[in-house]
Order: sequence, then C-alpha cells, then structure tokens
Amino acid sequence: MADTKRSGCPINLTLEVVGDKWSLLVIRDMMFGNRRHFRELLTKSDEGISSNILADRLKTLLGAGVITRDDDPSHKQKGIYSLTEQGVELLPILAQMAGWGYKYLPVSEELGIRARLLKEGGPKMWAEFMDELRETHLGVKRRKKAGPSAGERLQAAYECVIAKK
Amino acid sequence: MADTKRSGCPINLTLEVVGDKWSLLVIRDMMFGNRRHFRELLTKSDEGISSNILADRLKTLLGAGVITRDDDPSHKQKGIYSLTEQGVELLPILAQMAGWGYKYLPVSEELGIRARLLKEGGPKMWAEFMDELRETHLGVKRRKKAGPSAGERLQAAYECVIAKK
DNA sequence: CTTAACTGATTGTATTTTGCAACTGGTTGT
DNA sequence: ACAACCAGTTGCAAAATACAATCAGTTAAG
Repeated sequence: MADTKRSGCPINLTLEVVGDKWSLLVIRDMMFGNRRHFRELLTKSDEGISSNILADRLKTLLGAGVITRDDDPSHKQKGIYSLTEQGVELLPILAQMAGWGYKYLPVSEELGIRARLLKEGGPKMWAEFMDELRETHLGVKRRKKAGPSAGERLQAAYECVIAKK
Repeated sequence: MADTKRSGCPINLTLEVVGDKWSLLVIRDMMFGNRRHFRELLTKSDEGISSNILADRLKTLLGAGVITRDDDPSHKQKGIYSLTEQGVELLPILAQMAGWGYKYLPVSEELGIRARLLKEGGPKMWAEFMDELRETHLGVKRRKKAGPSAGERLQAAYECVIAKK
C-alpha cells in the first residue's frame, strides 16, 4: 500500500489513500453515523461491506494516519476507531462529493437531506462540524455554542425525513 | 455500470461514478492539462494509464454525462473529449483532494504548486477557473477580466517551478 | 503512389483485487 | 454451561487491472 506512488501529484496521492469504493464510505459512517466499532461499521451501513474488505480498509487507513485504534475499556475485544485530524479534514471532500451527487444523481430523499444541509451550510457549517468531530474523536474541548450543533441539526433533519415516511 | 447502486446515499452514488483510481485523474488532465484527445490522455499523464482502462473510463464518464465526445474536424479519427457542466463541477472535489494531499502526503514540488494556489485562491478562484472551463469545453462566452486568468496563473506557476529545476 | 507514422481503440493473458460465505479464537451476559 | 457477541481470518470464485501486442483507418512526407 506504500510502494505504489504512481506520481507525486497531490490528487493522485490522495486517490491512492482513499480512491476506492469503500474507504470514504467507512469514513462517512464514522463521521455522520458515529460508527466506532468493527461490527457497527460492518452491519450498520447501507451498502453492506464485507468483513475482509472492512478489515483491509481499516488497516490501510490506520497505516495512512487517517484513523487510530484504541482498546475499548468496556470490552476486551472491542476496538474503538477514531478519526485523526487528518481524517477529520476529509470532511470537505465528502461534503463536495455529497453536494455533487445530490445535484446530479438519483439520491434517495432520506439520504439526500444531509447533503442538502451541508451544501446550504457551506464551509462555515463544515468547520463547525469538524470542530464537533475533533471533540468526539480527538477529545478536543470546544466552546459550546447556543442552539443545536451542526451534527445535531444533520441528525434531526435526517430523522425528520425518516419519520415522515 | 448502471445496475450497481448499492445505496441512494449521495456520497456513495458519487463514488460509483468517479470512485476509482483513474476516473478523476482523467478529469484532472482534462481540466489542468487541457488534454482533449485519446492519445494525449494516454501518453501525457504522469501515471501512465493503460489504453484499455482509459477507453473503459471514457465510456463510463460519457455514460454518466460527465464528458462528451465530438469528432475533430481536422482529423477523421480524432475525437475531442469535453467536460459537461456536470464535469466542470467536479472541480471543487478535485480542489479539496489536492488541498488534502498537499497538506498530508509527499507531494512533489512541481506538482504541488497548483494545489497550493488552488487552496490559497479558495472557492472564489475555483469559480473563476470553472468559468474558464465552461468557455473552453462548453463554448460559453465570458467577460474578460483584467490580468491573467486563473488557469493562466496556475500554468505560469507550474512552469516557473519547472524552470527553476 | 508508396510508405511510415499516427489515430482511437481492441484483444489476449497474467496478475491483482474484490465479493461472498464459512470459520476461528476469544469474550460477555444469562 | 451455553448462547450470543466480538474482531477479525481463510478459502475460493469472479471481476477488475496492468501490460504488451495488435488492428484498421487516416494523414503527411518522399
């Protein structure tokens, strides 16, 4: 996974880390679905990743410094996967992808609502959500703001659409 | 290429179109390298794509509506590939990827300069460059601004770094 | 006119990656 | 003691990829 490097182009190098059909979905589930354990990532995703692929991607992302793994004190076998700062900063890429997909592809209503809010919120909202991720995944304290956080707004909107069905 | 659709998530759907190691590199070369013919895309990229893979990706991108193909009047066999509006709007994704790669990965100096400028220029510069792409690929006239365009600035900076070596 | 170089691809084959299901060794709750 | 749960691993078939050779039509030079 390291001896590739087809070129020193930043876009190419980024693609060599997350340029496959699964890595960014794993990151997405960690960010928006707050999946932190292997089983959660394996079973609670809409796409149904295989366990061997998931294991492989988690290894690759660990090696690339995008996520970390810690033991879960509540269960000797469980591991807790967390985003690093480098991982948190993948959010703008995901947000742009979500916006593009929302605009041009047959997105389902319940899964598109987050994309719409992220697009409307713009980079300011992304920054707020990234701060929230830093708190959740890196333990970085942050100043509480009034009203619901970016993550809470996304989650609330999602549940609202689900409830209407 | 259409019967997939693992889920209606916008990020997933986007990944099903451009979520492989080559598609976005082809788009990158069309945007930043102004490659418009098969041969140019095949031989003038740093990564060295295979001809069968390139043919396959061009088909997929055509089918997805990201690019179009026209006959070149100067040569009966040549085709000219152009970005659609949908393709032009992939730029922010590429820009974010370039920024992330530039920050965290071992980018070469000559290939990183564009990423730096794109990052410093921000969404405003992206919009300017996208307008330029609309003119080049879609024939949309645009008002000339004073001074070098975004694309010219990127190109000049790249050549400047090359010249220094 | 002949011919060499160039055009956008296609074909064949070896290698690598992926998808799927079953399975492993261990932990936890009842 | 036992079933459910945990994070993965293994084996195998299918698909995608890489690489080189090839193809037929086009163009430009001699």
